Amino acid sequence: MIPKRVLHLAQLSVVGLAGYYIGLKDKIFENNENTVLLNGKTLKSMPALPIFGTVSAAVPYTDGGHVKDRVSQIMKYGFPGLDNVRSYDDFVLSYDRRNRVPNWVFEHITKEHIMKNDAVDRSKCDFTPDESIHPFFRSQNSDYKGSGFDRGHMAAAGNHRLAQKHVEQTFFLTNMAPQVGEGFNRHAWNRLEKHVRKLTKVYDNVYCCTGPLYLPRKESDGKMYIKYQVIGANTVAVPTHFYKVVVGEASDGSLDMEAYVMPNQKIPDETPVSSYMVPPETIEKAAGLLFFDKIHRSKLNRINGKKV
DNA sequence: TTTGATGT
Repeated sequence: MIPKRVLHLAQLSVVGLAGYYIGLKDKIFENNENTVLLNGKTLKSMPALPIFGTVSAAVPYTDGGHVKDRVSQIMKYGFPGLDNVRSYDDFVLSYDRRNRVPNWVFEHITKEHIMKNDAVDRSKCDFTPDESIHPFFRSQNSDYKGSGFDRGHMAAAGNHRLAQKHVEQTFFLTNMAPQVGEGFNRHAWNRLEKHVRKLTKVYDNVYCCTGPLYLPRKESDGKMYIKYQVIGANTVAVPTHFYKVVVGEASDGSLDMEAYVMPNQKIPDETPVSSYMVPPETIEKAAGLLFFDKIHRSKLNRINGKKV
């Protein structure tokens, strides 16, 4: 099953190259709509420039530097892409305006982030539209209602238990994508999220990038197509798959990487998460993103449990 | 336990 999926991903790279030039043109003519949400405050970035400077070096925002420090910490090993970046208190994401779901969501997780905390109550949280997104591109709760799909967290609520505010921010709809509930979000995908949390028992720091994929499939005419459902008045995309690329940083600074792709469908309970491991490169090609590109290869010990 | 939707 995995080799077939890898084949599909490999065939994507040709499409990806064609898309690159279009993307470049768009970048040049991009208007000044890029904004960054920092600690609930909306900032305007410089027009026609990548958002990177706004969230790393020259942040026109002061609160003692804590927000900037946290973003640098979460994004220590590089931004996968720079489209419509939003920085929340405990995670960072890039929003896909066309599909009304994230491109990627980045988290930095430690033991402390997932500890039991009586001050944090998930049941008090509400799914909330993010008004920093232009209304044309914003998803609403009504899009999901009656669709049959869950509002699935990309940054999991259970990874952000340091403060009530942190867990509440994971309920922004910018952090959601439509997921099959029974057998996927509530089961197999949840098991993968728990597996990532357990990595904090082994590693001091865990860096986790999560997002959707839209993978091509051969249709009945024998040709390859990317086909996905859209839901609601805002036509929110239902991804065909979801990925996680995870890096564990040991106390000596050495790094291990794991990468997973799971189909957005009911998955048998007995399926081990390890059976969804894929080479990280296949996700990068399919998503059009580069994960952890600031990591020195010499520091990377294992990928998917194998020495590199 | 954590992941959610739905009905009163």
